[in-house]
Amino acid sequence: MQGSGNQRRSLTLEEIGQRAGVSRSTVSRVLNDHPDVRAEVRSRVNAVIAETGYRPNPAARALVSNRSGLIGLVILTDVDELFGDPYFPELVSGIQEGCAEHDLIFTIFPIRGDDGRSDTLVSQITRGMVDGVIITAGPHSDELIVALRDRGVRVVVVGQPADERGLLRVDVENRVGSRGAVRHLIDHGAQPVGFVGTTPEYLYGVERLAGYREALVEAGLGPDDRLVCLDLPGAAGGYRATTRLLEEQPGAIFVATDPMAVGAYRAIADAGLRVPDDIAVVGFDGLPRGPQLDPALTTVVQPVAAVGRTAVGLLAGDQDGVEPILLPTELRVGASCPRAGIDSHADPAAGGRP
Amino acid sequence: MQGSGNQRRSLTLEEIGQRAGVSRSTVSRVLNDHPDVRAEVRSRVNAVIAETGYRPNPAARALVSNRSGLIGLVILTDVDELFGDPYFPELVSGIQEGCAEHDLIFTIFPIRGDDGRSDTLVSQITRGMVDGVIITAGPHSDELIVALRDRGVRVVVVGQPADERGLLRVDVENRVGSRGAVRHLIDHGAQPVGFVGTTPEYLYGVERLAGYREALVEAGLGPDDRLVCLDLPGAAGGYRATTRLLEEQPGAIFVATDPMAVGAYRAIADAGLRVPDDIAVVGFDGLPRGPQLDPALTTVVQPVAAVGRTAVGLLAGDQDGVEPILLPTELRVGASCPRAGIDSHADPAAGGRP
DNA sequence: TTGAAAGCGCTAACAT
DNA sequence: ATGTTAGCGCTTTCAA
Repeated sequence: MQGSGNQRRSLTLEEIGQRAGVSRSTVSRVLNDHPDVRAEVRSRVNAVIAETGYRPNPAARALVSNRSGLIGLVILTDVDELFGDPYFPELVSGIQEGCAEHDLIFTIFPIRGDDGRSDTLVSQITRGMVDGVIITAGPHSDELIVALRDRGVRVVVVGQPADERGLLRVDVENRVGSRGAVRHLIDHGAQPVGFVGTTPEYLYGVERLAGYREALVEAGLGPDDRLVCLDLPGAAGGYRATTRLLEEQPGAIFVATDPMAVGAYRAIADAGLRVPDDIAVVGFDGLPRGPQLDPALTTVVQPVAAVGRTAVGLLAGDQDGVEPILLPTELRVGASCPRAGIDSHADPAAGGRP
Repeated sequence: MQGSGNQRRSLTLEEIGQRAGVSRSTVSRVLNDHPDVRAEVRSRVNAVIAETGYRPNPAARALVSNRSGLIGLVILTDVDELFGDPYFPELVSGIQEGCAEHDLIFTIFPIRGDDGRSDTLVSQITRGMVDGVIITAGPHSDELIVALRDRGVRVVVVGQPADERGLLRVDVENRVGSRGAVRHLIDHGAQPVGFVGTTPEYLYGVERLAGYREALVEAGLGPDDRLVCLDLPGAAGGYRATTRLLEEQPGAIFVATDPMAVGAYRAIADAGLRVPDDIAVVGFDGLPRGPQLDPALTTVVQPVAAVGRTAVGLLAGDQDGVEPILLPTELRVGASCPRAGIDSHADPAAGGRP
């Protein structure tokens, strides 16, 4: 009747020590991989721990060490957005991997945007309950972020500026990525190159627009604001913005998000035009669970999972470098804007559908 | 320079007591709404708390009281499933509401199925770190559930049997709901009524099949196993199962999940048949973010958000009744199987598309 | 009604 | 290399 059966009252370090014939300090050392323990004693203690199924009390641990081993992802968007956006599963996967690497426990705090208690609660739970949090963009985040930081919680922001707030930040190279994409469109040859993107409350939208402008300037093509059409992210916004843009008769369009590219495709088709022959299109996102377009969209792939992993690394490490970490994107070439000179015009011999 | 500015070192009860001119015990009483505090003292203490922005240390609280105020949703399915299934956003919303009502903090533990550490970690964190957990179905859940229960964590299972494991359980009336649905199909008149459902590793699949059988027996129609076609949940499985079922020439089909109904619609169309004229269809789920079908699917609406809310209530209360709570479903009548006698045949005068 | 004191289970000096 | 001791910040008897 011994072993790992169901004991309701939990064991304590002291009791483990008694059974192993050592003091509670020694057991604590074994538990925390402290070097100064004789191998024989260590294995004896480990045997007792295994036999009893003992687990240290996390609350006691957190109290004395101020570390809980918990990493939180605070999601301030509402449930619909959370489950609808293909961004989150990627981020969550990455964080999971990072937590596994660093032996941390991963937990998501889904805070309702309209939940007045959110900042109170989060600041409460994070006082010693969570070692670090990753916060994704959200309208109400500012106050919360500042509150957490002031309480000494390590905070990594994702998808939003770190400002001078002294926050850690991980994100992707939005500007560089979109500059490369637009360069690709320019090399493709069709002119002029228009921009369909989001209104400026989205940081990534601003950055991607900046990259677009840089590429034009580099190519000696002065940016023309009539070629920039902004709307809400998502297919509907993409449709509207593209419809407006088409009046300027662009030869190519850089669309700041893949969902918007869905709308762009629709608008282009509705205008009686074809991708890529009449208009070349390049998107941005390249998420595994993102939209699948036909013809396959050339897009800037952003490494969202890597962002998650990196964010955890930042939280786990104790480096205090406040420099944002921006991960590089990669252009994935599809049929919507083939590589210039190689397959820029569909090969008639290749035939239609397989 | 006073007030709620950013102090790195957190205040303690003792310090609050000093500033308010009382002992730490009194402050603790105020914090916990203990009645035996003079109103004047109470408000003085509260003033100091508000002024300083003091928050009790949750770890210390958890250590001494064995309660953390955290409710966890343990999700054992992998990320793809989590974000793909319209079930989860509903459940999450409901739990959020429940936690708000009971002043609990809601956190999701996304455990990777292949993560060997899962049971170790979860049992670790839940020792005092989490007051109660809600666990959704999953292949590896058994071991974990038992481990948690043995450590005295309150566990509510959702979407899986409580067995004799002494677990709390909240779910929907799968059996009763599907019995009603099949009754509705029988009343509709088309014969025979087939069943498209999931293979029996899904509890809800088993229960919905049982309800189907009950309805047939009640109606004096012996159940015929050739009319029962099982496959994986999801549209593809629904398509396969329905295709097989169509060989038996059913006049009506009860499909155990709405996603399978998507496949059923497709199979019926591929067979050159129409819904509802040739075959009436009733589904099960009715989730807000579930598939939208045309003609609109008559389906059994399961109150998933209410399940989440109820689960939290069970965790928050200290009732130890182990009886499962099964919430009633509701039939939502659409065009795929109209109410008998009222609009069972499409009105030709109603015209085609608008 | 309030304060003093004990102790939750653990870690980390400090001894030895 | 190991044991002893002193807290971490809180709740909760027990006295007053």
